[in-house]
Amino acid sequence: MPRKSTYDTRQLETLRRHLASHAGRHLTVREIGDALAADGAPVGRATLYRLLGRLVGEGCVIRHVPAARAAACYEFTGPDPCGADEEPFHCYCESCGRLLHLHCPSWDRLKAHLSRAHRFRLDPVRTVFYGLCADCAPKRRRKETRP
Amino acid sequence: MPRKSTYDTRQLETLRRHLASHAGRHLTVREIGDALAADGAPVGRATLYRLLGRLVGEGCVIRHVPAARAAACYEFTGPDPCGADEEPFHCYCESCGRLLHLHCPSWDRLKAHLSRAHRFRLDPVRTVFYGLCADCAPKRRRKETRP
DNA sequence: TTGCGTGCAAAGGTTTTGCATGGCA
DNA sequence: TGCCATGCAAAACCTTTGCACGCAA
Repeated sequence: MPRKSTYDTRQLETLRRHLASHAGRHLTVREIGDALAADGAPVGRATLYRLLGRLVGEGCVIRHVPAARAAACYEFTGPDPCGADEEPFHCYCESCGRLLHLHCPSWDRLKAHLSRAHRFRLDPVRTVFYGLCADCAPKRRRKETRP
Repeated sequence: MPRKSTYDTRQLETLRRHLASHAGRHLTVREIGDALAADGAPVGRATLYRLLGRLVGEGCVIRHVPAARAAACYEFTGPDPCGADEEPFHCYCESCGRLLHLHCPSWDRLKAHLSRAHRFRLDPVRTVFYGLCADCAPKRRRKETRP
């Protein structure tokens, strides 16, 4: 029996609206919780984790883990990210911690190449490029050294 | 004064040998610790973290964080990955959990493109492509469903 | 001998889980 | 009314840090 098994609760709707109004930004669970509480519609942290996990499973939210001990970042991508012709790819700056969204035709070509030549089906919403952004790259030409 | 500031300790040598003998595999800190203890050369977990962090900084070990609460995976790549003309890139299969090493000229072209067109300096040892490998892609055409 | 390296334990953070209660259908 | 969802608190987990001791140089 294909039970939907999801209720339309106030918390879910609140989270959906907040994510949609912040599309293109990556937010931590703490940031989301604080923002919702400030808006007068608080949602418990455990509930946020459960709802976000469900939305990730539905494919309309991506989860990005910047580092081991750091908090995961969630980002709204829309109800059907796979249908878009030109989706952005994500670049995470290891210096300032920003998550950049870049649009480029090379992205689609890379996915096609990986699929054809290497038989690897790339997951575009989970793959993140690590490196240094334009602002931080000039400052860190060499490996950081402890004084 | 360019002090080396690294002692050649038994723990460092033990870890280096273990990683080298398991090149191409990604190991968690717990797995490494258990294996070393079973071999009769135990190394404390805190020391493992410190040593691995140093090796990552030296560039001969990569660190990969598969998920939020999951343990980070470490993998030996060689003493000088940056010197090689054609370094491998890493593809993590979300289904079977294997970390594939692929060699491809497109990799260098992608790095050059990101640098020139987007001014993003890609970190090759930290970037991992997520997706499905050749073995798992045919089995998982659609999203997984909980029975 | 000097000072870094090590190990134990505790802290620090995020994420998950148990259980009683509340709200959707 | 039935059952899922919520929220609080506590647990579980990985990782880092403080401090005393040991060992390399």
